[in-house]
Amino acid sequence: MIERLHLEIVHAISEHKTLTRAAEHLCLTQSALSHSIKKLENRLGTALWVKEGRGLRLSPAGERLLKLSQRILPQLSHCEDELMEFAEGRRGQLRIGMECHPCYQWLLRTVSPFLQQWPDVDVDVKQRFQFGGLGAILHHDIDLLITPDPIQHRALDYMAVFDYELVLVVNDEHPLAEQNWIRAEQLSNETLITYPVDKDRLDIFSQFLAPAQQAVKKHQSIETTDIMLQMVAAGRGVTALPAWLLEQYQNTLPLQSCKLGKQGIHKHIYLAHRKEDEEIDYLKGFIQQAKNTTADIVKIRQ
Amino acid sequence: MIERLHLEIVHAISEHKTLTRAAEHLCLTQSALSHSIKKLENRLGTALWVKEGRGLRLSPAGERLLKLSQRILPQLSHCEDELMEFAEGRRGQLRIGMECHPCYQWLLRTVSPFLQQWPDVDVDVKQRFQFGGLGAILHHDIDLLITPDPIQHRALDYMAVFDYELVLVVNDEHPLAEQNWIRAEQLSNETLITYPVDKDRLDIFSQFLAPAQQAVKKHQSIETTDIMLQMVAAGRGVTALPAWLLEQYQNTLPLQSCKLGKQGIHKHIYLAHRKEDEEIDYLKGFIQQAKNTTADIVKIRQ
DNA sequence: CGAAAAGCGTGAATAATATTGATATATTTA
DNA sequence: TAAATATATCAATATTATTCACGCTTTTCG
Repeated sequence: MIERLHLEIVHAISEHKTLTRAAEHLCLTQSALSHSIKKLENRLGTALWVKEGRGLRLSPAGERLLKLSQRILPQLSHCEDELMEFAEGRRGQLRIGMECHPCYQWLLRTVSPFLQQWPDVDVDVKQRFQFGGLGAILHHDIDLLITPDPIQHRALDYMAVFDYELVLVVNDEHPLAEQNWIRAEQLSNETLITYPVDKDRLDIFSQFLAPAQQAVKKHQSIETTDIMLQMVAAGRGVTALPAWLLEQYQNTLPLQSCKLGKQGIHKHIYLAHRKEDEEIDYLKGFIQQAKNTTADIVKIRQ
Repeated sequence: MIERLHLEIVHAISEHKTLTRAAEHLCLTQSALSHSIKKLENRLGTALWVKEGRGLRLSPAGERLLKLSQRILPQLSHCEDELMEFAEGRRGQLRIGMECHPCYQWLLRTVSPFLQQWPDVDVDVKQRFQFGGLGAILHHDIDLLITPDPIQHRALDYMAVFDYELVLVVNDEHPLAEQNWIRAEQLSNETLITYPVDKDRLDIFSQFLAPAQQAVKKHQSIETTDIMLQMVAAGRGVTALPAWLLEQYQNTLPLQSCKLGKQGIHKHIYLAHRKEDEEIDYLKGFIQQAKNTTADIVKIRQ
C-alpha cells in the first residue's frame, strides 16, 4: 500500500517545500505528483498534507509518514549500494573448508593479503562438516575446500596448491636427531604432540603408525604451532609437521627432522571450487593469491 | 529501484519455499512473480536466487535483500496501522496552549479522563508562545487554546468553558479574613504568593494592584497549588486563586477568602480551536470532556 | 524405467496504472 | 488589480504489470 515512491515523495516535498520543485527533483511533472498524492490519501483515508496559502503543510499523519521515510529510505539505498557491489563481484562471502590441518599456517598466509585486496568479502573458515568436505562444497555450505583427496566430481574443479613432505620434528639432543629416516617402532617410547583433531585426520597416525600397528607412549594435543615447537625444543616430545613449516623455525629453535619411513610421507594439497563459481572475481582472486603464497613458500625452501 | 513489492516477494518466497506457493499468497500468478524477479535481477545486475533442483535457493545477494525485507516490511505495515488510526480519528496529537495559569487544575481534571477515552491521542501542554496564544493556534503550533481573551478571528471558534471569580486567599487568623472585600492598598504590607509566571499574566497584578498603582511587600512564587495553600494556611503569605479551586481546600485547611475590590474580579475562560479542525473526533471528545469537567465543578460549588 | 507431477522460464496479448499536457482555481506579491 | 506562483483536475497517452499458454527440467512414484 505504502510504496517506496510515496516515501520518496514525502521526503522530497518536505525538502523542497513545494510540489512543483519536488516534482523536478523526482523527475516527474507537478501533475503526476499531485495525482500520486491524492491517490495515496484516498487509499489511506486521511489527508497527508493540508493546503496552506498556495503551499502545503504536513498533517500529523503526514509527519508520521515522513518519519518512516527518513528511517527507511537510507536503508533502501544503502542496500542498493551493497547489491551493486555484489553485482560487480566486489562483495561476497568466501567460506573455506579445511580437511588438512597442517595447512592452516599456509591458509593464514593466503587469507591475510586476500582480505587486504578484497575488503568487502567476508571470509569464514570451517573445519567440521556433517557430510564431509565434498558434501559440504556440493551442498553450498562452503565455497572452497582445501583437501588432500581430490575426488573427481563433474561439478568441481581441483587445483594442486602445493606438495610437501610430512617430517618428524625432534630436538637437537634427541637420539633420533641423528637418523635420516625412522620406522614406526622407533616412536613407541615417545610423547607425540599434534594439533587437537581426530586421529584419523592426522597423517602421522593414519599413514605411519596405524599401518605398522604401532602406538606412541603418550599423545598430547596443542593448538598452536609455536607452542608445539617450543615443547619439542624443550625435549618434552616430538611432532610431525610439513617440512617447509619446520624450516622457518630451525633458525631460532634447536630442532631437527627426519623422514617418516624410508620414502617419507609426501602429501599433495588441492584447492577445490564449484565449476559454476568459476566466474566469481574474488574467488579467482583467492586462487591467484593461493598460487602466490605457494611460490613464496617454495622460495623460502630454496 | 528496490520496491516494496520486491521485498514482499523475497519474504514470501523465503517463507513458502517455492515460487508457485509464494505467488498464491501474494495473489499473483507464478508467471507474474517470475517476471518480476527476472526484471529485478536484471536491474540489479546480480542473481538473487539460483536454481536448485526444481526449486530456488537464495544467493548471497538475495540473503542480503531478505535481511532488508525483514527489517523494513514490519515497519511499513506498522505505519499503515497507525495511519489507519489517524484515518479513523482515533490517533492524533492534541497540543494544548494555556494562557490562564489558574486553570491548570481544571485542565488536569479534563485531560485525565480524556486520556482514558482516547488512548492513542498524544496530549501535550504548552505554556510559552513566541507570538502569543493566538499566533500559536493560527500557526498550528497548538491545537487548542485555553484563554481569558476570546479575540475573534474568522479561523477560530471559541467556547466559554467556565466563569470564576478570582479571590484573595488568607489564613483564618489573618486580619483580612473578616473582610468581605478589600482594596489594593490593604495588600501593601503582605507577602503575595503566586505561580511562577510573568506579572502581566497574573490578574492580581494586572487587574487589581496595577490599576491602583499599588505593590505588595514581597512577591514569592511557588509552582504547586498544594504547597502554595499550605504556606498561606501557615500564615506565611496570601494568594489569589479561583474561588472554586479554594473551596476544595477549605475543608482541610484553615483558609478564608475575600473579594478583590467591591465587585470582585470575574474571569471568563474560553477554549479556542480552529474551525477547520471541527470534524476531528478526538477534538470534539476533548471539548465534550471539558464541558463535563465544568459541570462537575459547578456541582462542587453548590 | 518411464510416465506423471511439481517447479520455473518465456513471449505475446491484455489489463492496470502512472504520467502527461492543457487548463482551472486559489493565493500571494507588487 | 494584474502578474506570479502554486495546487487540482480532466482526458489522453505511455508505461508497466499481469495473465495465459506453453516449454523445459527435475523429482516422485508405480
